[in-house]
Amino acid sequence: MGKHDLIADTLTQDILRGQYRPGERLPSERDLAARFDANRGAVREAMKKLEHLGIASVQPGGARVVPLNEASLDIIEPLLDIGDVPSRELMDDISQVMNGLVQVAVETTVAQATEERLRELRAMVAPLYADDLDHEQLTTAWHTLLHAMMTGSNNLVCQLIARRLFFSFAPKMQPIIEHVTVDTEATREYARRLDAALADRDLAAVREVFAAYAMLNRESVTRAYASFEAAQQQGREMAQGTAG
Amino acid sequence: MGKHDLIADTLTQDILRGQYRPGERLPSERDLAARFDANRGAVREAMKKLEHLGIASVQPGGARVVPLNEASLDIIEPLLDIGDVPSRELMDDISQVMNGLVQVAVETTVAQATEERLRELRAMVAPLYADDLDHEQLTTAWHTLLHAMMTGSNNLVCQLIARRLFFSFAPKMQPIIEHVTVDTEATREYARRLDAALADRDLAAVREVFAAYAMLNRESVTRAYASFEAAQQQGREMAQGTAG
DNA sequence: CGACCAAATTGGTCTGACCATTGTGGACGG
DNA sequence: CCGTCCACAATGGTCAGACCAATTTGGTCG
Repeated sequence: MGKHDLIADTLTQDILRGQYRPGERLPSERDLAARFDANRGAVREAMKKLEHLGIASVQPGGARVVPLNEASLDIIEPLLDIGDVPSRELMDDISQVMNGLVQVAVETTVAQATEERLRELRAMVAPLYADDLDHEQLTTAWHTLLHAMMTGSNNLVCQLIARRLFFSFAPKMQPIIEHVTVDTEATREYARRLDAALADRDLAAVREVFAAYAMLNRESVTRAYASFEAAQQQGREMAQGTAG
Repeated sequence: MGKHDLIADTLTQDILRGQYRPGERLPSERDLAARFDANRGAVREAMKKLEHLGIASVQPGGARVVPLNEASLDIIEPLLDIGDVPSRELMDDISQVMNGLVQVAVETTVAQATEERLRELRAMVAPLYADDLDHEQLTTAWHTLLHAMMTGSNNLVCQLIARRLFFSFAPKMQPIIEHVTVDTEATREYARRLDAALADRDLAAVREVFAAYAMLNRESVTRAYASFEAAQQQGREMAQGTAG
């Protein structure tokens, strides 16, 4: 990892943690170079990254911190890195937006799909209400279906955002995912309803199923968070017991 | 404008116009520096920008073009710059995503709003069904309402995307906007329905109104595009007549 | 007290060099 | 003749130092 990455990450975390208020001036490039024992060029590259993340505005005279609500979407990734585990609220925000984007994609996909394409989609739904799938297989099957809906929509903006969000938050969810318990019965029920809705090309019903699935997902993630925090708390108590 | 901006914009347009295929190698930094009669540092900054836009992957050994569907959301802005006027399809994609985000924001805003906040929102709707507003005032009133819905949702992701998209495409729509004709009567009707829906805290009705408004908007933009293209065609013919 | 000016500070750019990694072509051995 | 391997060339990555232009800052003068 280059030195500029280290500098950029450090400053990003400093800003996101609120150590600099919006509008406040950051230290000069030369000062930062001295502090990080780096070349000024490295600091400069780091500042460029802050600028593209939309959290700093660098001009002759000094670089200033920009309010978070003017940042780029790419700020989400470092924002998820704060704390041991991604913030519950941010996760919820992402989930809701993802759900909204799925709704957008589903609308045009189902509306534009040829009969053959519709059959293909139903073929992707079929395994979802099979009996011999475990949680992981169910999840990946849903993901491929969602991916098909996204690409089928031909909505570039939708795809770009969804992809970015997914690859930002999916990896960081690992510690939470291990605590997720899936209601396979409900999932299968939704899959059956989705198949029927696709067969009828019933747009409203399709959207309803995806909304319901998103809700189900949200609930399971909520439980997973609770479970994770409980396990973490238990871990701390055991560590205390060992220490004392 | 710095030299690196020129280089970055040129290369970005080249890539987006398809002059380099995904996976293909870009010229080396030294070659580009010679071609643009610039310092290698300038070229380097430009390459950094391409990388953050997600359209190039630069590694030791050479920089390669990345498929468009892996790009950052920020690619939308240069993408809108292709052609005399933003692409109709891209505009539609953006509109649909914006509508989806509004739906997401409206849901949580209305659900979480206190009674007082609800009154404030209705107060923002009130001018929309007044009689003495022209088109521009109507549009800005809608914008402030949408903005209030966005901020009221407290969904950071939603706000970031919406803001980014809005400030990317709004300025470039200027030539089209001049051809927009608004159905003020329908707008007022929607505003009245929205007020009633807010009064009842009827979430489904509120969403319906915003969806209907988005549809209305889409239609008016479609008409505006047709009008713009007709005017452009006429302009070309007159120029030919002058030349011939 | 305010306006104005000069010096210091800051970011912006350029030059030139060296290093680590990668790509490439030729030599070698099968 | 073909595949393997290795050395060399090319490329991006980093660094150092210098100078320029714009901004900031502080003092000075009216």
